[in-house]
Amino acid sequence: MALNPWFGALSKRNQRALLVAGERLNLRTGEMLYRQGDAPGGFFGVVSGSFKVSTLREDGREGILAVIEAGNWFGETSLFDQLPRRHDVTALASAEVLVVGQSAFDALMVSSTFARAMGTLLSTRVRLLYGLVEDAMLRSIRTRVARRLMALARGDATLAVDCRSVIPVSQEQLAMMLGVTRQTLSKELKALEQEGVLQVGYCRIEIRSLSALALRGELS
Amino acid sequence: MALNPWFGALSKRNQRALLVAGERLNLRTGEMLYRQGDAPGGFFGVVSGSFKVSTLREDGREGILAVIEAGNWFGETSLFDQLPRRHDVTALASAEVLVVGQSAFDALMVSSTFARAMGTLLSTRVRLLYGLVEDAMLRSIRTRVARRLMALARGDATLAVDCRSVIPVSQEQLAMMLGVTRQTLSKELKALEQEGVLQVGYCRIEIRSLSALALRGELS
DNA sequence: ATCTAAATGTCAAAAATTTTACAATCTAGG
DNA sequence: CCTAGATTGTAAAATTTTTGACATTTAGAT
Repeated sequence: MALNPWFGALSKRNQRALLVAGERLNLRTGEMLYRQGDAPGGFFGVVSGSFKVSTLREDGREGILAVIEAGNWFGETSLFDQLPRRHDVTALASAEVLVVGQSAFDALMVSSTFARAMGTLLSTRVRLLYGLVEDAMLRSIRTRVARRLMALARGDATLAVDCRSVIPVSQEQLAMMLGVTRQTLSKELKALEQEGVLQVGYCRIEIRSLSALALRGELS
Repeated sequence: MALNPWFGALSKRNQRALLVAGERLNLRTGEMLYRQGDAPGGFFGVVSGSFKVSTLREDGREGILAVIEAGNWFGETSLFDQLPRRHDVTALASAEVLVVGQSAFDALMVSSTFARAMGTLLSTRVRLLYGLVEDAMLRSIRTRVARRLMALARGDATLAVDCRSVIPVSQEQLAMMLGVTRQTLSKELKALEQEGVLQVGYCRIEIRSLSALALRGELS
């Protein structure tokens, strides 16, 4: 938890306040934390496990918008604007979260250092989302694959510097994150494998050369 | 300015503080307020005129991410995270903006009501961006055209209820906002015109039936 | 060790989108 | 009024992506 850059940058006082305000909640794999349309209320910190943020397409298929790993905090938007949840959030593995309710959150927001920190959290989210919009709107699929793999390697929502080299994800899931079909993604992965950038396995993608991947995520 | 929902919801005290803190700045058509890579600093309120938020594609073409009209406030992200500007912002017509600098902004943020309002502003931005991501990732072009026209009709960033029925935009620009070619967009517009939803003119699109358009923006 | 459901590989046809190209139309400005 | 530049209409070819359809491989359970 303390490894998360945002949480780590909070004052000790605010850190403690958040941890004290949060109620622990356990979820099993596949269990949903909330769904599209649910009433607002709840700022969440992932203690262990991970979640996917997804939405249903009109054609019934699922689009995965983000993967949230341990250490990250999310769900604040509804606490500010009181509007219903926009997405489904589902545990990808058995998980534990801290739940900070609306009233506890409001109490914390009286502290101007905490309020400022929330502004920072929201700002990083805005930047991430702009990145996603640009990716989807105006980058080639090859570039998007590279960028998404980089994001997954460093734990998506976090902006941590450390990087895992093996990403445990099925091609089906990765395709959902990119909004393309599995076949199209497969072709791109094969090409990247041919170039020695990746090593594709069963439910797992290994990054052989992070620099080469980064290069491919920048241009074209 | 007071017509903007966010600004209107601020306390009179905060409204006045913002207006006092802002320096006036005038821009001519086509002049840039800031560019990608610029140093942070500056929260902006549009007094008159309008701006486009854009980014350069690798192929040299331009992608328009948003249009900001009079009454809206923007640019806060860089003030929170101190990171460089991510986009280009250009005046679409001769415009006047209020510029609130970093130090003035920091002073305002001490007020917890103001800080909370900033959280709300960021939250609406997050929601809008999620909408854009979903549009680009998993909706058909027809649906996206309908949704974008609705957004333009109500002034994009604002969430105002009132609606203009004539949107002064060229097909080229609208195509840039959607990340498709003009020819593809043209086909969709023609189809919507055929169905009596729109009336397409020279640099102008008129909405004939808002309800029909809304319907088309919901499904498929 | 074997079985089974999930995941991946591959291909061809169909559909959608971009590219390329040029004609027609509109509007502001001289 | 009339021209130049910008905008729109249109269409065929090229490219990309999706659809649909199977065969094959893998990991985990029995």
